Amino acid sequence: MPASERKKREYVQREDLIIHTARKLLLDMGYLDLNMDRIAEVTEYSKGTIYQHFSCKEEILVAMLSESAEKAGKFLLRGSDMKGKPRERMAAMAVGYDLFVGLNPDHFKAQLLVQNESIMRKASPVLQRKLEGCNQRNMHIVSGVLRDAVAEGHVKLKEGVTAEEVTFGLWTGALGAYVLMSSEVNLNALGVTDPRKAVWDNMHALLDGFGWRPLSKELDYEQTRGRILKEVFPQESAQMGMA
Amino acid sequence: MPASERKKREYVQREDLIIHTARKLLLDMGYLDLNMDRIAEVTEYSKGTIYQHFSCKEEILVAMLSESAEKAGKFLLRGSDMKGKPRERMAAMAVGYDLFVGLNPDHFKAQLLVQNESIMRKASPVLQRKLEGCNQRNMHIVSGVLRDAVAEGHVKLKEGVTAEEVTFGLWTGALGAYVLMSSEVNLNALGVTDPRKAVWDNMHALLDGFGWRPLSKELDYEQTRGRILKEVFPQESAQMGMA
DNA sequence: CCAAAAAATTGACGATTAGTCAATTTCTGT
DNA sequence: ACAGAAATTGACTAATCGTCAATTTTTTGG
Repeated sequence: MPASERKKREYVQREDLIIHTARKLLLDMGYLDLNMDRIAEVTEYSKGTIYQHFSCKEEILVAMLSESAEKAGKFLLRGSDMKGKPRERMAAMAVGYDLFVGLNPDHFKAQLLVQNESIMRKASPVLQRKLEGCNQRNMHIVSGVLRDAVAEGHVKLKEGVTAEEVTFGLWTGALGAYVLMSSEVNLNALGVTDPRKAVWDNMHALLDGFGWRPLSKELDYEQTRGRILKEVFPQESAQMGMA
Repeated sequence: MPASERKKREYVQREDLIIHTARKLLLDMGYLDLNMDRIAEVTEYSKGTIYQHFSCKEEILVAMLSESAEKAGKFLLRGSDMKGKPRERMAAMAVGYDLFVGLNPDHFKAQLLVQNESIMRKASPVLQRKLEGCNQRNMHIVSGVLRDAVAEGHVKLKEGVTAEEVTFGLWTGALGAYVLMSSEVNLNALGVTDPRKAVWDNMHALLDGFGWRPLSKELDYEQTRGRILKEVFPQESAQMGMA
């Protein structure tokens, strides 16, 4: 790595360029056609220089995913900072995540691949741990809101159930759903015409099931959703045409 | 394809051999080290013969996944055939699926990859459609039980919510969870010590949230689970050491 | 400002592996 | 037994990963 400050800045900048190029290529052509020669060509650096930054193709994927996981974290954080009851804040995080996914269609394409151990294993331990850190932080943001709800007496978890396990449920529901949406599975043929709405509905059913007040029959979460879009994510929801 | 009956049988048998070899290699060495030369070597056929059956590496993956999706369907079916209330039958399907995943650890490794459009796209339309058919059938088995519950008045879905959307929720929860479990994500570090139990708990919370009777506070589903293991999947649960 | 050393950059190269196809072997019907 | 069809083979081409010796650029010290 370069020593001088200016060099270091340029180095970081180039790293960004590589990641963003790879992201674009992944989205345009898919994993199998994403290759180092092309990345070198598009970034206008040589292959050797690319390898100065990343030890292999898969490492770029992990870096890419880390970056977008961090971005997702910002959306979650903004959701969790909303003024309101914990369950409304949870809803805001769901809306935020949904917006994040819509605005970063490459995220789940990368996630799907990086989830594969044989691909993940090729990345350096440093980047592996960085990504794990992101996931951990993001999960913590979500479980924090749940813990607030417990502390304020809005929900009482059964004996032996932890906030992390419930958060895991929220995470897996979202993960599975967005994975399916970003893949080639024909949800329409399966009778799921509006998967994003289904995710929203199912999340509320899950939270209702845990007895997290106010239950969806006690509060109109559709209205809350409108408020979240307007107050927390005005710019993003406009960008997604959800005004 | 061969004309005579015996030849045809042998052809199918060899196709199985190829799939099973690929399955084993995928599990042992991961996707990146799964290669056609190795498959040819292990099956003791030449590469050309392998390509007689499958147009590319990815096609083998899709065939592999189709096969195990069919197998999963059998577990679901057995669960849905259990004597009892629809919600117990749903629980039986969840237990069955969990057993299936435990007994077929390669399934989600393949699923993860095949979910990726760039990999899926390389397979032939025939196999693509076959897999889609499996998914459709499996989803239909699950939503069928839900429809039974609706018909018998055990649950009333809200206006605008279909059985398919709820099934989608069950599916995505399970998919996301097993994907994470079969990947390198360190769930323990995230505070999830028993993800399989979490999946079970979260499913019940979801069904409770939809108001599907009997609710988990009205019936001891732990006991139901014991009965399912004993009555529906005695052999498999013993094999998994869940007696 | 210059020269020597250090650092960064390059792309040709070796190695691996996907997929093809002409040559060979095996099978089938008469 | 034999001709022709079908199946099988593995050497070959092409693509692409990752390396590294040669080259260019930058920095340093006088």
